[in-house]
Amino acid sequence: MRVSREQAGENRFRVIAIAGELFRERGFDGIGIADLMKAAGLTHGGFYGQFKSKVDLAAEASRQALAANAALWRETIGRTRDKALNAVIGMYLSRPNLIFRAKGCTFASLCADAARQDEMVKTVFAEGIENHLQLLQEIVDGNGDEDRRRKSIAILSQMVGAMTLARAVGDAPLAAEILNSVRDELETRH
Amino acid sequence: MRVSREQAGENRFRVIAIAGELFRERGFDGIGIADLMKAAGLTHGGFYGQFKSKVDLAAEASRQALAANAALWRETIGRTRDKALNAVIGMYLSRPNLIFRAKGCTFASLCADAARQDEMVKTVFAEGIENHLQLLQEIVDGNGDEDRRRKSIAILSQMVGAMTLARAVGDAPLAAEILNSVRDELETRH
DNA sequence: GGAAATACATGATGATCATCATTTAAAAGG
DNA sequence: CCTTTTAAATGATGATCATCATGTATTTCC
Repeated sequence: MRVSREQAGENRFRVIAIAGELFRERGFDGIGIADLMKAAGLTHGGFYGQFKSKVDLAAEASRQALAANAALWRETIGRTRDKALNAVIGMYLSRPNLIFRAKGCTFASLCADAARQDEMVKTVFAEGIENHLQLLQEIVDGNGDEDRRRKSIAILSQMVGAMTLARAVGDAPLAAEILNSVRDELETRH
Repeated sequence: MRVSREQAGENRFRVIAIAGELFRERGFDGIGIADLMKAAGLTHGGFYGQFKSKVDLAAEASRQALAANAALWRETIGRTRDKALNAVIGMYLSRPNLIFRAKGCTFASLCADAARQDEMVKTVFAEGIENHLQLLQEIVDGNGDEDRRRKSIAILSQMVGAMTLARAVGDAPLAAEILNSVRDELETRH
C-alpha cells in the first residue's frame, strides 16, 4: 500500500508528535515501536522506512517537543509584555504541567532519559536549553548580557527542578507546596 | 543451595545497593532482573524469594539511594559547621555528581522515572524530599520556620534542576556552565 | 543427629522488544 | 497508459523481559 508524498509527510510528522507525547509520558524505554506506530494509526512495519532507529526518533521527537514548549513560552511572553517573567513562571509551575506530562515540560520528563542516550539526543537537549535560555534572557533584568544569562540559567534550573521533584511525588499536597513555594520565591526575587 | 540467615541478609542488602546504582545509571527500565542479580553475584532465580516484584525493589533501592545521598549531605554539614550551605551546594554541583550518576543524586537520576511508577515509589521519593528539606532547613537562614522551609524548597529545586539539565547535555561546556552559574548565583544570594 | 525449613540455582513461561525481509498496492514519472 | 518507485502492511527474527515452578543443598531447629 502506497500513499501520496504529502500524506507520507503528514504521517511522519504525526509519528514524531505522538512519540513526543508518549516518550514524555512513559520515557524512552516505556513505549515500543509497535505501540507507538499503532497510536499514530499505522503498523510497525513502516517505521524503518521513515527512521534510522528508535534513537533517531527519540532525537526527532525530543526536538519537536522542546520546540513546542518553547513556542508556548514565546506565546506567553508575547501576550504579557511587561509582566512576562511572572507569566512564564506561573504558566510553567502549574497543575496542568504537573499532571499532563505528555504535553508538559520535556526537560522535566526526559532530561534523565537523555543523559542515558547517545550524543545525538544530548545535542538536541543542549539546543533546547539554549533556546529556552534565550527566551528568558529577554525578559529578566540584570547588569549586562553575562548577568542576564547567569540569572536565566538559575531561573530555568529552579523551574525545571521544582517540576521534576513535584512530579516524583504525584498529585499530592507536597507537590503543590513545591510549585507554590518556588513560584512565590521567584516572584519576590524578581 | 542454602545460605546462612546472616549471609542471606547481606545478599539482600547487596542486591538493593547494586540496584540503587544501576537504576540511577540506566533508569528503572534500563536494567533487567537477570542482569541485576548477576551484578550482585547471584542468579535471577532467587529474586522473587527476596522481593515481591521489580517495583518493590525499585522502592527499596530508591529508599536506600536517597538515604545515602542524605547521609553525604549530613556528613558535609557536620564537617563545615558555619559555611555548611555553601559546602553542600559546592559538593552537589560538582563534576563527580554530573558524571558518576550511579553514585550521584537520586533525584536528578530517577524523579522522572518515579513519576511513572506506582504510589509506593512516589511515597519513597516524597519521604526523601522531606528528609533533604529538613537538612537544608537547619542551615539556611530566614524569618521563622515557614520562611526557611520555603527557601529550602527553592534551593533544593534549583540544585536538582541544575544537575538534571547539566546531565542531559553530558560532559560538555554547557553542562559546566550550568553548574557554575547556579553555584555562583546561589552563593551570592545567601 | 535427624527433620524441617529455606536461600539460591536451574530452567521454562509467554510477552514484548528493536530490527529487518518480503509483499502489496498505489502514487509518480515518463 | 505503462513502468518505476515507494509507503506502509505482513510477518519473522532472535534477544530480552518479568515472573514463576521446581530442584538442591545447607542451615536451623528440635
